[in-house]
Amino acid sequence: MSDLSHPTSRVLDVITFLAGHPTEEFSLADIAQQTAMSKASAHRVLLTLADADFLARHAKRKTYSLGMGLLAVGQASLEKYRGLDVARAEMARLTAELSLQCSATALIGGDLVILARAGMPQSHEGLARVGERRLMIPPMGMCHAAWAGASIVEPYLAFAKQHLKAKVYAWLVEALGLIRRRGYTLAAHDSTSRQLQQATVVSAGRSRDAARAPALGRLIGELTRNEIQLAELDHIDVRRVGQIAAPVFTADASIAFQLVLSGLPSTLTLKKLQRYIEGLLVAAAAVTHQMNGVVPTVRTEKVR
Amino acid sequence: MSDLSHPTSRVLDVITFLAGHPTEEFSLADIAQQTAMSKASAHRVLLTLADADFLARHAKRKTYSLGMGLLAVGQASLEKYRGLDVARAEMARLTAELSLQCSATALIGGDLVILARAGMPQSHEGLARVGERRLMIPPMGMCHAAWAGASIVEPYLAFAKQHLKAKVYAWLVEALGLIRRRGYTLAAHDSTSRQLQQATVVSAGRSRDAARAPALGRLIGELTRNEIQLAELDHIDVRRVGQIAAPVFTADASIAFQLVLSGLPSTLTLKKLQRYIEGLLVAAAAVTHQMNGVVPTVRTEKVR
DNA sequence: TTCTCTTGTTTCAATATTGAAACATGAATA
DNA sequence: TATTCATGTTTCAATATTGAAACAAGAGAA
Repeated sequence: MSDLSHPTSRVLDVITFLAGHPTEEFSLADIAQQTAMSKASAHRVLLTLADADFLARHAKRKTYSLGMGLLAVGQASLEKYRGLDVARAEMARLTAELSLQCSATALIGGDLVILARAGMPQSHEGLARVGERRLMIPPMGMCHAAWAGASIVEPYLAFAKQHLKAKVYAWLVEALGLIRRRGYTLAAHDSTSRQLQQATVVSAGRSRDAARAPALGRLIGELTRNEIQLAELDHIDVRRVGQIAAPVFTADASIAFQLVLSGLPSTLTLKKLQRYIEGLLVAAAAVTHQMNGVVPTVRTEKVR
Repeated sequence: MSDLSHPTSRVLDVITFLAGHPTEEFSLADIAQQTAMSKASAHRVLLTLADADFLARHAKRKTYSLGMGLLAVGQASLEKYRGLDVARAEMARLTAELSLQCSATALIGGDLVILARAGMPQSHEGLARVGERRLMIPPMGMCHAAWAGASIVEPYLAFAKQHLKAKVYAWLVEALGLIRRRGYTLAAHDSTSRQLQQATVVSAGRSRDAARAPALGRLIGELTRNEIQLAELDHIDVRRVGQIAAPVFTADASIAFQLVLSGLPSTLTLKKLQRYIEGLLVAAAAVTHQMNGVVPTVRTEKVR
């Protein structure tokens, strides 16, 4: 249960919390509460982080926000994960060309985290802030679930089974194979999935799903087949398509992140959709290639 | 002396060390040594960092490297420090246009850290890796020293006074005013400064300058006037110019980072140099503007 | 293969960190 | 201005973390 370092975790909690709100400043009290530490401990930890410029401390207001130290670490990380720069370029190209939204999402510490986004802020509330964390539960993260290992998929499915209607759950399981086969995700974005996307934003370091669990469970139970996944192109109503996602792979053939196209117009035609999908897949392939990534061979299906 | 959290510092040491070598992997033993922790502690800290995906742990080799968690934090930081994206674009433009090298360097936790670079890898050894940390001592960091507050400048000057020849030190002090007045840095890059640039790379978390201090002191003593700073354009031999740097400012009129142009050809003419300077200053101004930065009013000079 | 040596992992006494509560400070309100 | 309240900072007993050393597990050499 615990060969992990609690003091270390709390440092990461602080960083993670602030990274989830990159443009905001927080007081000691805020951060202490959000990360479930005592004011005294938070104080010392925050001073230490600020001392190293990992956080910026506003001398007057005594508020904390992301510091240049973390910026520097992030830029250094780009040297290792060069693909993300390429992805950002591809995303910019795609969204400019198609006037859609695109985001890159990775599975980090069990949560879905927005690594990058491109495209107009879109009419309704800025849906995806970079740094935002969402719970890895249906209907989010299907693209990750489809290509991730058992350690990811099993809890994902277990949770889904507990809350989804039996038929919808069965479809989810089947959909994972479908996604692997066709190489991308296709889902409707209706009322329930819309609400879920809002409701699953991870705010704190620890408090997490404790209080919201019941409401979440109810919402998930209302998910429809189409929100989980849409079937083959020639079997669906094209106008229902809400988002498309395609995976980017690392050198060890595991999924690095997904590229998600959203904000599809309700005037969508099959032809346009096919063009969007093609564009997304090309972009994802380009990024995978740039990362020396390897597309995994499709695992043996139950469909013999 | 210590209202700081030691456990927190060590976490940052680990991250900082790995960020200094973004593309490499290190064993537990390596990291334990570099950060001066016991294997037992390093073990727990590293497992915790890896558990949160802040580090990537190679399951077989049991090596650690930067993880996607830090990548995500870094991307989130870009939301706050938007200027860096602009800087990267400007740097790319500048270097493509002028076929030089350009890097962006910030003062972080007392060290000079490379945030970004652009331009050809240049003939000799890749001089500036993103993530690399250098000691903030002459002749490096003049641009930061010129615009930083007393808490930065005083130790900088104190150190310089201790090692520099008296005349060179006097020139350094004078140069800070000159730099503020003309708005940019101009320095020769000769034998000594070249060696110093190599020698001041911060490798570890703690070991730092302990062993190398005497050698460093000797080198610094050999610095020449021109390596510290070159005087007004019409008073110098243009071909001696080794690098130019200009500051980018934040909203509170403090320096955020500097843009450094280097790799100037020895065939440099005054006209070309003026064009380079102009280009660099325009880029820096553009970045400052994009960050809502404010150029500080030049402080009262001793020259009345 | 066997041996040697390095590295990763676990243990447990010694010790440094932690958090409740008291205190200090300053902002907002009356 | 005086008062209230929330926030940041410090203190010190209680406690969780730490690191030396022992152990386990491999990699490489003989």
